Amino acid sequence: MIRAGLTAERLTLAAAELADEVGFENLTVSALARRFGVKDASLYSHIRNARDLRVRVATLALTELADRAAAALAGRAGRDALAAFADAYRDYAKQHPGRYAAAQLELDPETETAAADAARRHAALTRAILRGYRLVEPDQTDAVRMLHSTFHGYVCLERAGGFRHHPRAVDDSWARTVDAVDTVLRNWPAQ
Amino acid sequence: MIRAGLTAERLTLAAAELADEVGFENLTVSALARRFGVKDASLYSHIRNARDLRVRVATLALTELADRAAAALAGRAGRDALAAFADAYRDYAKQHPGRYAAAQLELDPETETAAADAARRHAALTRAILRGYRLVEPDQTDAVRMLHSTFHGYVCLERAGGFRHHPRAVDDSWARTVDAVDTVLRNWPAQ
DNA sequence: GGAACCAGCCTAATACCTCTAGGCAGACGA
DNA sequence: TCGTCTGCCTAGAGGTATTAGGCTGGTTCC
Repeated sequence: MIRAGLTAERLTLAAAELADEVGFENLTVSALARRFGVKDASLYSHIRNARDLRVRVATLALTELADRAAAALAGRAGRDALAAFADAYRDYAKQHPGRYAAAQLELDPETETAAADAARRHAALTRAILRGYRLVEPDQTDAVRMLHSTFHGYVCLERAGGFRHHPRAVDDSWARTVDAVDTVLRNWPAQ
Repeated sequence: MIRAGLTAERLTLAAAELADEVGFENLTVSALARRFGVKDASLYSHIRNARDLRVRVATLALTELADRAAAALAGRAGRDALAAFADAYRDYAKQHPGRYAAAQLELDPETETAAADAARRHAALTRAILRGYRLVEPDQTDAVRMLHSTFHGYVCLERAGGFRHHPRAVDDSWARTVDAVDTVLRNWPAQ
């Protein structure tokens, strides 16, 4: 019998690709086993269960997202950094819709520490952008939350088709949205 | 045999309640049938399939959301209207997490017209808020998209636990986020 | 009052997915 | 060369989605 050479890592990567193709909600253990030409039960030596598989994909996505954000921010500051970060974020979501959806999985920081670490790293990068805007706590945290909300909300609504009812180009609205975030960070309202 | 008195409307309402209790992703035809004490197959006289059930819940949610938004906006303008709208939005998401998740379902405007109508109504209300800020096209559309993205993103991340890593009160950040949106609408960046 | 109809629920059956228990065979260290 | 361990298997239980077809009690209409 020729072995498929399964490992948790290979399974996770294949699951991420599968999720990008068919949607994260259609990522199943069965479909993944089919892709490797093995029986469903074989996967359970490498992953604990279906939830575990999804968490692994989420962790991968959060890590990749943080990597891209880090690369985008390298050598940039202020408005430039913000725009590069924003585009990296949105591009990733467009290229990897399944992984991006995975990143929105509700995670338990207690047990799913690897995912929590990646999320923390991403948050730290967001905070780095704000250095150029000279915001101090608690404004900085509020701004991080607003910035992340706006970017996430945009790609989320775009993906769900929320912007299809109007002819205005989605890319143009995105550019203006990033502009708007820059504007508000430079004029952050006083308490 | 005592009949359960099923109708599509009763099923939809019960499904919405069920989704609020157990989460939209755990809304199943089986669980709904169990709640009415009937067999799964019995529901298929009233709903087409599981997808149809979910779309019905999404339509209900979008309608309720538009109703709440309309009530919040009545007699208000400018910053006041924005804050009332924002709070109505977030409160609905907190009270009805399952329905709110349903509202994010990817809908096909061609076939799922009732849901599309509700979404359009909600968008029109958002646009009404912007009248106080005197934005003209295409800025208005860009602003609608940004505003909706920010609010949706915030409740989405809050629900997924994205703000749990930091002690800053989530309600306070929310208030500042609404402030920030008001600020940017008043200082909308020129092209 | 009875016939015919229909709405509302049922049983039965298929198919897919998740997950556990236990088995076998090839690779690999002693 | 002999365990042993890893990696995959078979078997099977249990949940969900969905279709086909059947029974029954209430309604309608002569």
